[in-house]
Amino acid sequence: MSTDRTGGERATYRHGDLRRALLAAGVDLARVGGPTAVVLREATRRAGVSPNAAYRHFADRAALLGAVCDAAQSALATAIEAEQDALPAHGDRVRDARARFQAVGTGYIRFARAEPGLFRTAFAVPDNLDASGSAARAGGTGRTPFQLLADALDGLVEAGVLPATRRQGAEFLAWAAVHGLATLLIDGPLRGLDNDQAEQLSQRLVLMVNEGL
Amino acid sequence: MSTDRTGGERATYRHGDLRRALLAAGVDLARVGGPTAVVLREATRRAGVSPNAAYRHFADRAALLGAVCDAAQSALATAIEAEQDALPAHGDRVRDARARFQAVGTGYIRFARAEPGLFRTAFAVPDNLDASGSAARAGGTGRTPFQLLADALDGLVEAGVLPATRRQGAEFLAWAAVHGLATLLIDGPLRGLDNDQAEQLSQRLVLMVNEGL
DNA sequence: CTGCTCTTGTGGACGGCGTGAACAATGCGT
DNA sequence: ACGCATTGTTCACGCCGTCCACAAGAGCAG
Repeated sequence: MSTDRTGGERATYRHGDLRRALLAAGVDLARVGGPTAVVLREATRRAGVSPNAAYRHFADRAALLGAVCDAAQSALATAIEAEQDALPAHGDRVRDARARFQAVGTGYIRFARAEPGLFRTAFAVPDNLDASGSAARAGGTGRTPFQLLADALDGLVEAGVLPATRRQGAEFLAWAAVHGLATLLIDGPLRGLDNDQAEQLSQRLVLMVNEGL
Repeated sequence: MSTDRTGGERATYRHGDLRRALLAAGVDLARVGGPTAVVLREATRRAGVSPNAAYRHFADRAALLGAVCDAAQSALATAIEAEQDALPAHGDRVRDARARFQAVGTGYIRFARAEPGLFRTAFAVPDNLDASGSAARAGGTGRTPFQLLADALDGLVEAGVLPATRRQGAEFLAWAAVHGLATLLIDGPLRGLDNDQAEQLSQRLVLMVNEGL
């Protein structure tokens, strides 16, 4: 243990794990204030280091924000996985496939409401299809939110619920609906709905998607 | 005409219509760079005025951004109205109601792709249900985007397409889906889709909503 | 152990931002 | 014509991201 820290003061000249510390600080900032709150100088302050030290580990503020964004996506993936893991897994195949699919949506929306700052940050950096599958954004099972959704849709096809002809592009329709509701609930006019109303609306939305895909 | 402006220099001490000038500058900035680009100092620069002059017309940057946001919402409403006006209006009632409903969605998404900066700005300020109906956000017919959607849904009910029992809350489901797809298309993984693909996906989404509501 | 070099953190500086306070020019009502 | 409320200016502050030159330590070669 070379980074002997007593009281918050740093004994060694080197920090030891500054990159991780900055990232952690960034995530904390994002949690509280969303993407705009991840401020380089504040992150360094929390790490007990001078502002410019950050530039040894991140090219600029955007790079730090990007790393925080990946972490947020990863947290989202973990939340979805947890939702799926909590499912009683012994019904018939059709029922199970549907449940796993729904769990993606409800996990997504619950995460958005539970961690709005992190959720907003997860989508603060314009991404492309490659980034949507980046390992840095994965949860415990190594799958990103996007991939978890794709898996669930594949499950629907295998169970015969979703015609294979409609499978292509279905992730975008489902994603759009769920993501849209999430943003309406945290930043839009639906902010301030209580938990029951939000849950009910999410339920309805997921059913709508299931019905209309 | 007391504000005699020759060449860009201001002849009179007073500007004449600074508020409008700042708002116009703000809208321009938003159009190009989205909400974060509407910078108070830059707006005053474009209006040919010192930075603090803005504070005579807007409480702070947030107030200016709010005004720009309202303008953007208004532009969105106008785009939707234009989409609806372009509809051939002589089919049967069911067909017409469906078409008017679809036009809301396609107008919404087309606007998002045509004016991404403005679109992002339109939703940059967390709003509530009151703000969604504010007159400042209305288009030519005096209706906000949200109200246009509600009208279209009412039309579906009247035409017997949508059961009245499912009418309540339907605007949020439809809005969520359309808004979600719009954001996916301009900031998300679907950025870079060409026009045909985007149109096709929008079409599918609106059908999905129609089907599943 | 000595000394060199690469890495990582520091200090100072610059320009840009939002914003507050004091001041000045102006146009309007009396 | 005068006084006053309005509107624009100037100066100043603290915050931000970022560049540059420098220093402190770590690790390796001899």
